[in-house]
Amino acid sequence: MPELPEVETTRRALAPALTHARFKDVTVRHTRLRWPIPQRLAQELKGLTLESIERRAKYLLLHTQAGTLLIHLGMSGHLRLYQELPPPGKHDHVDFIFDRICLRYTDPRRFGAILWIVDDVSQHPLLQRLGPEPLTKAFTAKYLWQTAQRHHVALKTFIMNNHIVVGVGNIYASEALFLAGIHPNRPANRLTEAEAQRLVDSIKQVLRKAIQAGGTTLKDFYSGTGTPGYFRHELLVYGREGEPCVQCQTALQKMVLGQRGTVYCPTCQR
DNA sequence: AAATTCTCCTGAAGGC
DNA sequence: TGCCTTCAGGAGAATT
Repeated sequence: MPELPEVETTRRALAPALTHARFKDVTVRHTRLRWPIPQRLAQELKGLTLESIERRAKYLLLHTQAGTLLIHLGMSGHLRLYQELPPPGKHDHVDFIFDRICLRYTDPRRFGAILWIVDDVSQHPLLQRLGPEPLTKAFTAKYLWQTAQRHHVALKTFIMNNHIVVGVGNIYASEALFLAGIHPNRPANRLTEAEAQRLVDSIKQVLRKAIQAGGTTLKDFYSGTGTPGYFRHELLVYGREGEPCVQCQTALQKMVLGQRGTVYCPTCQR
Protein backbone atom coordinates (compact mmCIF):
# COMPACT_ATOMS: atom_id res chain seq x y z
CA MET A 1 0.00 0.00 0.00
CA PRO A 2 1.60 3.19 -1.13
CA GLU A 3 2.49 5.58 1.65
CA LEU A 4 4.85 8.54 1.41
CA PRO A 5 8.02 6.50 0.71
CA GLU A 6 6.34 4.53 -2.05
CA VAL A 7 4.94 7.64 -3.70
CA GLU A 8 8.30 9.39 -3.43
CA THR A 9 10.01 6.30 -4.87
CA THR A 10 7.58 6.43 -7.78
CA ARG A 11 8.21 10.13 -8.30
CA ARG A 12 11.96 9.60 -8.43
CA ALA A 13 11.59 6.79 -10.94
CA LEU A 14 9.32 8.80 -13.22
CA ALA A 15 10.95 12.22 -13.11
CA PRO A 16 14.07 11.51 -15.20
CA ALA A 17 12.07 9.80 -17.94
CA LEU A 18 9.08 12.12 -18.08
CA THR A 19 10.34 15.63 -17.35
CA HIS A 20 10.05 17.61 -20.61
CA ALA A 21 8.22 14.71 -22.28
CA ARG A 22 5.21 15.54 -24.42
CA PHE A 23 1.78 13.91 -24.01
CA LYS A 24 0.78 12.29 -27.28
CA ASP A 25 -2.36 10.47 -26.18
CA VAL A 26 -4.19 8.98 -23.21
CA THR A 27 -6.10 5.69 -23.18
CA VAL A 28 -8.69 5.29 -20.44
CA ARG A 29 -10.15 1.79 -20.14
CA HIS A 30 -11.86 2.15 -16.77
CA THR A 31 -13.03 5.59 -15.64
CA ARG A 32 -14.36 4.60 -12.24
CA LEU A 33 -11.65 5.15 -9.65
CA ARG A 34 -12.33 6.95 -6.37
CA TRP A 35 -13.80 9.69 -8.51
CA PRO A 36 -14.49 9.38 -12.24
CA ILE A 37 -11.53 10.14 -14.47
CA PRO A 38 -12.37 13.33 -16.44
CA GLN A 39 -14.01 12.50 -19.77
CA ARG A 40 -11.91 14.94 -21.73
CA LEU A 41 -8.56 14.00 -20.17
CA ALA A 42 -7.02 12.92 -23.48
CA GLN A 43 -8.05 16.12 -25.26
CA GLU A 44 -6.81 18.23 -22.35
CA LEU A 45 -3.39 16.59 -22.22
CA LYS A 46 -2.65 16.01 -25.87
CA GLY A 47 0.33 18.07 -27.01
CA LEU A 48 1.22 19.40 -23.54
CA THR A 49 4.73 19.13 -22.13
CA LEU A 50 5.23 17.73 -18.66
CA GLU A 51 7.33 20.35 -16.91
CA SER A 52 7.91 18.75 -13.51
CA ILE A 53 6.68 16.06 -11.12
CA GLU A 54 6.04 17.08 -7.54
CA ARG A 55 4.90 15.07 -4.55
CA ARG A 56 2.61 16.59 -1.93
CA ALA A 57 1.53 14.15 0.79
CA LYS A 58 0.69 10.97 -1.16
CA TYR A 59 -0.36 12.90 -4.25
CA LEU A 60 1.75 13.05 -7.39
CA LEU A 61 1.42 16.35 -9.23
CA LEU A 62 2.41 16.29 -12.88
CA HIS A 63 2.69 19.93 -13.85
CA THR A 64 2.11 21.32 -17.34
CA GLN A 65 1.71 24.87 -18.49
CA ALA A 66 -2.05 24.43 -18.88
CA GLY A 67 -2.79 22.57 -15.67
CA THR A 68 -1.77 19.80 -13.30
CA LEU A 69 -2.47 16.10 -13.50
CA LEU A 70 -3.08 14.84 -9.96
CA ILE A 71 -2.57 11.14 -9.32
CA HIS A 72 -3.18 9.21 -6.11
CA LEU A 73 -2.26 5.54 -5.93
CA GLY A 74 -4.88 4.68 -3.32
CA MET A 75 -4.37 1.30 -1.67
CA SER A 76 -3.15 -0.83 -4.49
CA GLY A 77 -2.13 1.45 -7.33
CA HIS A 78 1.15 1.76 -9.14
CA LEU A 79 2.56 3.56 -12.13
CA ARG A 80 5.03 1.94 -14.47
CA LEU A 81 7.05 3.14 -17.43
CA TYR A 82 7.23 1.16 -20.67
CA GLN A 83 9.17 1.66 -23.88
CA GLU A 84 6.70 -0.71 -25.50
CA LEU A 85 3.29 -1.26 -23.89
CA PRO A 86 2.35 -4.91 -23.32
CA PRO A 87 -1.31 -5.92 -23.82
CA PRO A 88 -3.38 -4.47 -20.97
CA GLY A 89 -4.28 -6.66 -18.01
CA LYS A 90 -7.52 -6.60 -16.07
CA HIS A 91 -6.49 -3.74 -13.79
CA ASP A 92 -4.48 -1.61 -16.22
CA HIS A 93 -6.92 1.28 -16.28
CA VAL A 94 -5.02 4.12 -17.95
CA ASP A 95 -2.10 4.54 -20.37
CA PHE A 96 -0.39 7.91 -20.74
CA ILE A 97 1.39 7.82 -24.06
CA PHE A 98 4.31 10.20 -24.58
CA ASP A 99 6.37 10.65 -27.72
CA ARG A 100 9.05 8.15 -26.73
CA ILE A 101 7.73 6.40 -23.62
CA CYS A 102 4.49 5.22 -22.00
CA LEU A 103 3.19 5.38 -18.44
CA ARG A 104 0.63 2.82 -17.31
CA TYR A 105 -1.63 3.20 -14.25
CA THR A 106 -2.61 -0.09 -12.60
CA ASP A 107 -4.93 -0.31 -9.59
CA PRO A 108 -6.79 -3.54 -8.65
CA ARG A 109 -8.87 -2.01 -5.86
CA ARG A 110 -9.46 1.28 -7.65
CA PHE A 111 -9.16 3.46 -4.53
CA GLY A 112 -6.81 5.75 -6.42
CA ALA A 113 -7.60 8.95 -8.30
CA ILE A 114 -6.66 10.75 -11.49
CA LEU A 115 -7.81 14.34 -11.73
CA TRP A 116 -7.07 17.30 -14.00
CA ILE A 117 -6.68 20.61 -12.17
CA VAL A 118 -6.61 23.88 -14.08
CA ASP A 119 -6.70 26.34 -11.18
CA ASP A 120 -4.09 26.94 -8.48
CA VAL A 121 -3.26 23.44 -7.27
CA SER A 122 -2.41 24.51 -3.73
CA GLN A 123 -5.97 25.81 -3.34
CA HIS A 124 -7.55 22.55 -4.47
CA PRO A 125 -9.87 21.08 -1.80
CA LEU A 126 -7.77 17.91 -1.63
CA LEU A 127 -4.58 19.83 -0.93
CA GLN A 128 -5.36 23.06 0.84
CA ARG A 129 -5.95 21.69 4.34
CA LEU A 130 -3.04 19.28 4.50
CA GLY A 131 -0.59 19.35 7.39
CA PRO A 132 3.18 19.74 7.01
CA GLU A 133 5.43 17.36 5.11
CA PRO A 134 7.09 15.10 7.69
CA LEU A 135 10.55 15.34 6.10
CA THR A 136 10.69 19.13 6.19
CA LYS A 137 11.74 21.51 8.94
CA ALA A 138 8.12 22.52 9.40
CA PHE A 139 7.48 19.21 11.15
CA THR A 140 8.98 19.77 14.58
CA ALA A 141 8.51 18.29 18.04
CA LYS A 142 7.14 21.62 19.24
CA TYR A 143 4.52 21.63 16.50
CA LEU A 144 3.49 18.03 17.14
CA TRP A 145 3.33 18.44 20.89
CA GLN A 146 1.34 21.69 20.76
CA THR A 147 -1.10 20.23 18.26
CA ALA A 148 -1.47 17.06 20.32
CA GLN A 149 -2.72 19.07 23.30
CA ARG A 150 -5.98 19.73 21.47
CA HIS A 151 -6.66 16.10 20.51
CA HIS A 152 -7.84 13.09 22.48
CA VAL A 153 -7.64 10.35 19.86
CA ALA A 154 -5.11 7.52 20.01
CA LEU A 155 -1.64 8.67 18.99
CA LYS A 156 -1.54 6.30 16.05
CA THR A 157 -4.77 7.73 14.69
CA PHE A 158 -3.40 11.20 15.40
CA ILE A 159 -0.20 10.83 13.35
CA MET A 160 -2.16 9.18 10.52
CA ASN A 161 -4.41 12.27 10.27
CA ASN A 162 -3.45 14.26 7.17
CA HIS A 163 -4.42 17.50 8.85
CA ILE A 164 -1.73 16.90 11.48
CA VAL A 165 1.06 15.53 9.28
CA VAL A 166 0.84 14.02 5.81
CA GLY A 167 2.06 10.78 4.32
CA VAL A 168 2.21 8.62 7.46
CA GLY A 169 0.05 5.57 6.76
CA ASN A 170 -0.65 2.41 8.70
CA ILE A 171 2.72 0.74 8.18
CA TYR A 172 4.99 3.65 9.06
CA ALA A 173 2.80 4.92 11.90
CA SER A 174 3.13 1.51 13.54
CA GLU A 175 6.87 1.41 12.95
CA ALA A 176 7.50 4.96 14.18
CA LEU A 177 5.59 4.41 17.41
CA PHE A 178 7.60 1.26 18.08
CA LEU A 179 10.88 3.09 17.44
CA ALA A 180 9.80 5.85 19.79
CA GLY A 181 8.69 3.37 22.47
CA ILE A 182 5.21 4.89 22.67
CA HIS A 183 1.98 2.90 22.97
CA PRO A 184 -0.21 3.43 19.88
CA ASN A 185 -3.35 3.74 21.98
CA ARG A 186 -2.12 6.56 24.22
CA PRO A 187 -4.33 9.64 23.94
CA ALA A 188 -2.58 12.36 21.95
CA ASN A 189 -2.91 14.95 24.70
CA ARG A 190 -0.93 12.75 27.08
CA LEU A 191 2.20 12.92 24.98
CA THR A 192 5.12 14.59 26.77
CA GLU A 193 7.42 17.06 25.02
CA ALA A 194 10.31 14.61 25.21
CA GLU A 195 8.17 11.89 23.66
CA ALA A 196 7.04 14.26 20.93
CA GLN A 197 10.70 14.74 20.06
CA ARG A 198 11.28 10.99 19.94
CA LEU A 199 8.18 10.48 17.83
CA VAL A 200 9.10 13.18 15.32
CA ASP A 201 12.62 11.78 15.06
CA SER A 202 11.24 8.25 14.59
CA ILE A 203 8.78 9.29 11.89
CA LYS A 204 11.51 11.09 9.95
CA GLN A 205 13.92 8.18 10.39
CA VAL A 206 11.54 5.45 9.28
CA LEU A 207 10.37 7.43 6.25
CA ARG A 208 13.93 8.28 5.19
CA LYS A 209 15.09 4.69 5.51
CA ALA A 210 12.06 3.42 3.63
CA ILE A 211 12.73 5.84 0.78
CA GLN A 212 16.34 4.64 0.70
CA ALA A 213 15.08 1.06 0.41
CA GLY A 214 12.74 1.99 -2.43
CA GLY A 215 9.61 1.67 -0.29
CA THR A 216 7.76 -1.35 1.07
CA THR A 217 6.35 -3.94 -1.31
CA LEU A 218 3.76 -6.21 0.29
CA LYS A 219 1.84 -7.17 -2.81
CA ASP A 220 0.92 -4.49 -5.29
CA PHE A 221 3.59 -1.83 -5.06
CA TYR A 222 6.33 -1.49 -7.67
CA SER A 223 8.38 1.57 -8.52
CA GLY A 224 7.98 3.36 -11.81
CA THR A 225 10.61 1.14 -13.35
CA GLY A 226 8.97 -2.03 -12.09
CA THR A 227 11.26 -2.92 -9.18
CA PRO A 228 9.81 -3.79 -5.75
CA GLY A 229 10.72 -1.93 -2.54
CA TYR A 230 12.87 -3.70 0.01
CA PHE A 231 11.82 -2.03 3.26
CA ARG A 232 9.55 -4.99 4.03
CA HIS A 233 12.60 -6.79 5.37
CA GLU A 234 13.22 -3.96 7.83
CA LEU A 235 9.73 -3.82 9.33
CA LEU A 236 9.95 -4.34 13.08
CA VAL A 237 6.27 -4.65 14.05
CA TYR A 238 3.98 -4.31 11.02
CA GLY A 239 2.77 -7.75 9.93
CA ARG A 240 4.58 -9.44 12.82
CA GLU A 241 1.71 -10.12 15.23
CA GLY A 242 2.59 -12.97 17.59
CA GLU A 243 6.26 -12.89 16.65
CA PRO A 244 8.91 -11.89 19.22
CA CYS A 245 9.79 -8.22 19.71
CA VAL A 246 13.26 -7.53 18.28
CA GLN A 247 14.21 -5.75 21.51
CA CYS A 248 12.72 -7.85 24.32
CA GLN A 249 11.34 -11.05 22.68
CA THR A 250 7.84 -10.42 24.06
CA ALA A 251 5.18 -11.63 21.61
CA LEU A 252 3.91 -8.65 19.60
CA GLN A 253 0.23 -7.90 20.04
CA LYS A 254 -2.41 -6.55 17.69
CA MET A 255 -5.27 -4.16 18.32
CA VAL A 256 -7.61 -2.14 16.11
CA LEU A 257 -7.36 1.65 16.18
CA GLY A 258 -9.37 3.83 13.86
CA GLN A 259 -10.40 0.68 11.99
CA ARG A 260 -6.76 -0.10 11.28
CA GLY A 261 -4.81 -3.12 12.41
CA THR A 262 -2.06 -2.03 14.80
CA VAL A 263 0.82 -4.23 15.92
CA TYR A 264 2.90 -3.19 18.93
CA CYS A 265 5.10 -4.48 21.73
CA PRO A 266 3.22 -4.37 25.05
CA THR A 267 6.54 -4.26 26.92
CA CYS A 268 8.56 -1.70 24.95
CA GLN A 269 5.68 0.64 24.11
CA ARG A 270 4.07 2.44 27.03
C1' DA B 1 -14.24 21.38 16.21
C1' DA B 2 -13.30 16.82 16.95
C1' DA B 3 -14.31 12.11 16.76
C1' DT B 4 -16.57 8.23 14.74
C1' DT B 5 -18.63 5.60 11.17
C1' DC B 6 -19.51 4.63 6.40
C1' DT B 7 -18.03 3.98 1.79
C1' DC B 8 -15.61 2.79 -2.45
C1' DC B 9 -13.17 -2.12 -4.44
C1' DT B 10 -10.80 -6.68 -5.27
C1' DG B 11 -8.11 -10.56 -3.92
C1' DA B 12 -6.76 -13.47 -0.33
C1' DA B 13 -7.79 -16.31 3.45
C1' DG B 14 -10.74 -19.00 6.35
C1' DG B 15 -14.81 -22.02 7.30
C1' DC B 16 -17.62 -25.81 6.11
C1' DT C 1 -12.97 -28.60 -5.10
C1' DG C 2 -16.05 -24.94 -4.43
C1' DC C 3 -18.93 -21.62 -2.53
C1' DC C 4 -19.78 -18.25 0.96
C1' DT C 5 -18.16 -14.90 4.41
C1' DT C 6 -14.77 -11.93 6.28
C1' DC C 7 -11.08 -8.88 6.09
C1' DA C 8 -7.61 -5.41 4.68
C1' DG C 9 -7.07 -0.55 4.07
C1' DG C 10 -6.42 5.55 2.16
C1' DA C 11 -9.04 9.02 3.07
C1' DG C 12 -13.09 11.85 1.83
C1' DA C 13 -18.02 12.16 3.12
C1' DA C 14 -21.54 11.80 6.24
C1' DT C 15 -22.97 11.65 10.87
C1' DT C 16 -22.79 12.31 15.82
